Amino acid sequence: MEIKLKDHIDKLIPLTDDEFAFVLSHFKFEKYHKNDFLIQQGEDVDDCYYVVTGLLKLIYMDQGGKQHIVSFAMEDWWESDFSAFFTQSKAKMSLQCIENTVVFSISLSDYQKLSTELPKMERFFLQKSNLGHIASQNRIISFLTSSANERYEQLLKQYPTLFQRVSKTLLASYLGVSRETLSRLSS
Amino acid sequence: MEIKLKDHIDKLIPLTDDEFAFVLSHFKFEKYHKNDFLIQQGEDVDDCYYVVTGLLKLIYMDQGGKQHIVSFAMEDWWESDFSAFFTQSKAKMSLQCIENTVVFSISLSDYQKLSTELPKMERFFLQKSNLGHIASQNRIISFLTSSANERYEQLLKQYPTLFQRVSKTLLASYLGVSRETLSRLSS
DNA sequence: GTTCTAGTGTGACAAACATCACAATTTTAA
DNA sequence: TTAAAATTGTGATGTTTGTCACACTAGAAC
Repeated sequence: MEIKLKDHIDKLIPLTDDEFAFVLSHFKFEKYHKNDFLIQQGEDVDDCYYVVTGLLKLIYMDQGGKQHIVSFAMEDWWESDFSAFFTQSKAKMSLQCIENTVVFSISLSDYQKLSTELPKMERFFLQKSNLGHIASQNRIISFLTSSANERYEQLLKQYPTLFQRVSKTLLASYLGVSRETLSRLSS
Repeated sequence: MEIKLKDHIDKLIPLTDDEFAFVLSHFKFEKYHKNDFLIQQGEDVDDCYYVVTGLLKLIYMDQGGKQHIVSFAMEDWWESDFSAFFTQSKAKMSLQCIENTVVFSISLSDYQKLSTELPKMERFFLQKSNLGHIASQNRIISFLTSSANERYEQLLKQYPTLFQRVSKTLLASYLGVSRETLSRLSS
């Protein structure tokens, strides 16, 4: 389990074994079951999560009670309600397991402590944040330029494995179309 | 001009005058005219920009030649084609002046040098990147949960000044609807 | 096995939105 | 100033998508 996190960090910023042991001491190892909530809308967000195995959905529930998938979090992804996490405010989104899931979690104080004590990790977090920003921007471009059908094909191309793991209803919610519309799309 | 950048950084990470002088030595001061391009789709992206005064649009052009506004960049905003900037690849977007614009620009090597030499700035860039990521995610939520009409009202509420500064055509392109539809929206 | 539930497909209809067309107005540039 | 270009509003029409309804299936719980 630990080796997955080390390999993941090493891809961007190589660490010595000692450095990684120090990094690891800031994380908690946690297991969750399908349907468990890691974050509940309206409650505090203590942690940020690295997904070792499993699958999560980041959900925003609108005034009408309709759920929207802001993001899926798969193996090797970092996820949280970052806005609430960084500002220590109440969650505007929920983070829930689609499958049994294993994570490393880190609190904001440990995140900041680690960043200060080990500049390599601050560099790592910066690069991760930049990549997350870029990914979100690409999703925005997809909304601006593509029809539901095209967004569906893009998703299928980018994450082919997702289709065996999540229901069409959830995919529709991620794509921003109704379940019925997704069901009628061509390819 | 310099004081605006200092105040901007100070809001997140207070700097001494010496530190700021060091920071400033990594930036270039540049002036552009309306319609000038800071970044051209398909070309190299040397710099990341801090907007002192003026207004820019970050544009993505699709295969059909239609332009989509990925982002407006106003006073105090940081903008670039970050994907191309960080990976030193060709721009997938263009950055163009809507008004005469004054910026501080920084190259990737100076960005990295500054981050390494002054940890406070790495912290600053990390916080900025996190905020950018959160902003993009909010825009995604807006696409998922809201109609064109609602997105229009949200934009009007969030950036009331924008409406005196940019054409309805550009606003429509930002909202992801046609010019005609925007023209017909209620409020 | 049987029941219960979640997931899925599809028809019918309504709402939202895009596209094309054209006119009126404002802004820009020579 | 004056002609050209850009901006905006609006009608007509077709496409896309949402919503409601119902039937079917597969897997989970008992």
